[in-house]
Amino acid sequence: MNRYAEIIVKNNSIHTDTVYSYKIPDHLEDILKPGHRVLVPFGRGNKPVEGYIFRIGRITNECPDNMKDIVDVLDENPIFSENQLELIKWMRNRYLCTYMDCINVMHPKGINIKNYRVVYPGEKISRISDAEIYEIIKNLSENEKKVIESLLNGKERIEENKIRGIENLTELLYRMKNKGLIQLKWEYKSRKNEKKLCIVSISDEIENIDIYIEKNKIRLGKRQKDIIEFLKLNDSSEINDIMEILKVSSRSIKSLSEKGLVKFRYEDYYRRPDSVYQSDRKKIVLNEEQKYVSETIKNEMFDEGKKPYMIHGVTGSGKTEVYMDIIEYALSQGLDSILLVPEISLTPQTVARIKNRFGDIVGVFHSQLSEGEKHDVFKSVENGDTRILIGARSAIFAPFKSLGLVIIDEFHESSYKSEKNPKFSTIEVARFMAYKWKITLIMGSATPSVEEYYRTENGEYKLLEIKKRANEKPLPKIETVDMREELEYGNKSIFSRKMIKEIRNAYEKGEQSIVFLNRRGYANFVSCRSCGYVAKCPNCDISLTYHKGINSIRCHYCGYEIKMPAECPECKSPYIKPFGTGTQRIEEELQNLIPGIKVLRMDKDTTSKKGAFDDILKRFSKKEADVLVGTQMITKGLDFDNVTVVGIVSADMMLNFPDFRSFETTFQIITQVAGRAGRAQKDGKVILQTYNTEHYAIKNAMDYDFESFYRNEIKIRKAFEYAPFNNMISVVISGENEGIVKRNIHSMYNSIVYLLKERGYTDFEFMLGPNPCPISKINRNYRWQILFRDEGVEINLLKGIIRYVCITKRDSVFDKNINISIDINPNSIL
DNA sequence: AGCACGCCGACT
DNA sequence: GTCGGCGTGCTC
Repeated sequence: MNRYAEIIVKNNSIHTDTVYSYKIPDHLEDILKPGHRVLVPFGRGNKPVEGYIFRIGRITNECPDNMKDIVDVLDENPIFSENQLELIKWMRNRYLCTYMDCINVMHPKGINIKNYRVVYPGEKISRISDAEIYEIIKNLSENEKKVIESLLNGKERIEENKIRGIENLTELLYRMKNKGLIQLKWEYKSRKNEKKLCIVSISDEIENIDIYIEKNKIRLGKRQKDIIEFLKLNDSSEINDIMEILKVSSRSIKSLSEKGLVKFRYEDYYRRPDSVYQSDRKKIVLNEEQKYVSETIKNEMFDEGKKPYMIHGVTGSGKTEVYMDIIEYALSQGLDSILLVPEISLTPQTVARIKNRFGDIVGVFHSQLSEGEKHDVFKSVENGDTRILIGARSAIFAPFKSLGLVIIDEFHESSYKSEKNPKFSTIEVARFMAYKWKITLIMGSATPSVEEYYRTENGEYKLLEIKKRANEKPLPKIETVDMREELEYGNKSIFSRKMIKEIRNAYEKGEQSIVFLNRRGYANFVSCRSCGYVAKCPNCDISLTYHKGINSIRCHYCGYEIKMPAECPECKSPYIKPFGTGTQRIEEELQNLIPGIKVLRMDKDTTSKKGAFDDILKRFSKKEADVLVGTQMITKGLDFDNVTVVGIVSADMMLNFPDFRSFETTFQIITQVAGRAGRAQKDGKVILQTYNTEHYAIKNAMDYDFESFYRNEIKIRKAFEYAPFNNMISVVISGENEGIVKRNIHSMYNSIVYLLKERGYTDFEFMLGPNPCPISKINRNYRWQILFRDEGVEINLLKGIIRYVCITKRDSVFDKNINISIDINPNSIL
C-alpha cells in the first residue's frame, strides 16, 4: 500500500471544500483512476460519503499522517475525464464557488448513497450467556431495555431508524456506547436512479419451445402459456408491456425465467423528452455566403491554431442551416457536437429541424428536466447513443467522448450566464474548452454583444459575416414614430396612429402582425391620484403589477398577490388606479380599436403551463389569430411566413433601464423583433414607438447598422471603464434583518480593506459601496452590495481576498443567517 | 454543514 | 444515576 488519492468529499458545506488525502488499499490500486467516484469514511464517526478522485500519487512523508483507507469504488469507469477535472478546478477558481457546485452541474446525480447508523452489541453484552445478559438488562432504564431487546430480536444488528418510539434516540445510543453496552457503526447502500428496460425473450438455447416444454415435462399455468404464445409472436418485449397487454403479473414472468424458458436482458432507458413540434424536411442548398462560412470552418476543423468563430449573420440569414452543415461534417469525421440555445423551451422549431435531419442521435437537455432525466441524457451522451446534443447552458458539460464542436447560438443572450452557483458564463467555459481541448467553437448572433465583438477586433475570434437573408428579401423597413408628436396631436393612446393603421391594413389583407412589449400584466403599477400612494410588495422592494382577468395586483418577484383595492389604503380616496402598460392592456386596446381582430398573447402568464408555448405558436401559425402580443419570448427564433407587420410599443422602457447594458439590449431587441417580419415572400414593416428618436441605439437599429452602434457604444464603455474593459465582481449580502445585513457588509468591507492595506494598498476607489442594492428587498430579504472593479488592483489578489473573507473565514466575519452571493461579471447588478 | 462528544443543570 | 439541551471543534 504505497499510493494515495486526493479526493473531494461530497458535502454541501463550504467548510469541507478542500482536498482530502486517502490511502488506496491494495485491491483497488490497479482500478482507481482520477475522476473515479469512491466511497470514503469521513469525520469522527467514519460516516461513508461519496468522494471524487482528483489526483493519485505515491505516499511520501509530505502526506498527512492520519490518512484513512478508501472503502470502495462506486462506478466501473471514472465519471470525469482529466479534462473535466481541470475544468472543475478552473471554474472553482474563476467563479469563487465550491468544488461541489462545479461537480453538481457537471454530473447530474444518478446514484445516491444512503447511509445510516447501525447498532451492534457492545463488549459488555458480547459472548455472554442469556442469563448474564438478563442480569445486565434488569438494571437498565426503560429506553435502554427497548434498545437491547430490539437488538437481540434483530439478530445482533439493528439499523438506528428501525428503532421506534424513543425520543432523543441518538443521544441515548451514544450514552449506551460509552457504557460499552453497544457499538455504533455507519453503513451504506447505494441506490441506483437509472431506469432500465427489462427485455424478455425466449431463451436462446431453446430451438422449439413447444417441443422443449413437452420433452422436459414442464407444466405451465394459463397465464404462463399466454406469455409464451405472446413471445413466440413478438420475439422480445419489454416486461411492462407484456404485463399490460396480457394482464399478467411479474410473478408469472419470473417463474418462466426460473424454469429456464425465458431470459431477461436489461437496456438503458433514456427518459428522452420529445418535442411535439414537427417541421417539414426541406432540402436546403446553402447560398454563397453561407457556403463560405461553412467551408471556412470545416477546412480549419483540424488546425491546432484555429480560433473560435463569431458568425454575425442578419436575422433570417439561415444560421441554423450553416450549423447543421458543419455538424454533419463533424459527424462524418467522427466528432460529436453540442448546440447551445438560449432557452430550449422557446426554440421548438430549431429542435424539430435538427431532429428531422439527424434523427435518433439528437438529444435534448435543459434545466426543466429532473435530476434523473438529466442523468439519463448525459448517460446516453457517454455511451455514444447521443452524438448531437441541443440544450441550454449546462449542456456544455455533457460528457462526450470525442467532442469536436460547440455552437453557441444567439450568444448575446443573458441566459448564458448562470444565476446559480457556479455562476459561470457559458462563453467563458466554451472558450476554455476551445483553447485547452482544441474544440471548434462557433458563436452566432444577429446582434453580437459588445463585449464579445470587441474580442474579434482584438483578433481573439475569427469574424464571419452573413449579410443577406436566406430568402434574398431585404430586411423589413423600420419606421419610428415620435410619441411626443402624437401627444401634441392629442393622441393619448398607447398606440400611434401609424401603428394602428399598419396593423389594421395587415388584418384587412389577411396578414398577421406581432406586437412587442417587454412588460406583462395589465399595468405596471397601481397608484393613488390624490395622495400619490403606490402599491408595493410587502416582501420585495417592487411595485405591484395589475392583472385584469383576476382583478388583483401581483409581485413578479415573489408571487405575492392581493385583490385590487377599491379605495386607497392610505387616504381612502377612490382614485386608486392602474398606470402604465403591460401586454394584457395591449391585447385589450387592440380589440377595442380594431373590432373583430383576434389577438393571442404570449408571456410568462399565458405560457406557464407545460406545452402552452407550443400551443400558442401552433395556433398562430395556423392563422387562428391576427396579432401575437408578447414579451421577450417572441424575440427568439420564431419563424412565421405570414407576418408582415411588427410593432414595438415602447423602445424607451428598455432604454431607460438602470443598467450599463441597457442601450445594447435595446438595440438587440429592436433588431431581433424586427427580424420576425417578412421572413417568407411578403415584405415586412416595423413600427417603432419612442420618445427618443435621436438616440443612437434607436437610430442605428433603424438602419440595421451594427457597426455604427458598436462604435458608439464602445466609446461609452471605454469612457466609463465598463465591460469589456473591466471585470466586475458583485458581492451581495442578504438577510431578513436589515440591521444585521448592514453590520455584516460593513465588517466584510473592513476585513477586505484591512487585508488590502497589509498588502500595501492605500487607494480603495475600485470598491463601490457598501450600498443597498437597487432592488433593496426580495422575498423579505434585505440586500446590500459591494461592487469591485478590476482597476487599480491585482484581480487575482482581490479574488483571493474575497474568497478568504467570504468563504474561508465566513464564520468569523459573518453572522449565521445571512446569505452571501458572489458573482463575477454579473448580468445585472439589481 | 453534520457529527461526535463533553459539560451542565434538572429531575428522579 | 438518567435525560435533555447546548456549545464546541473537527473533518485526510
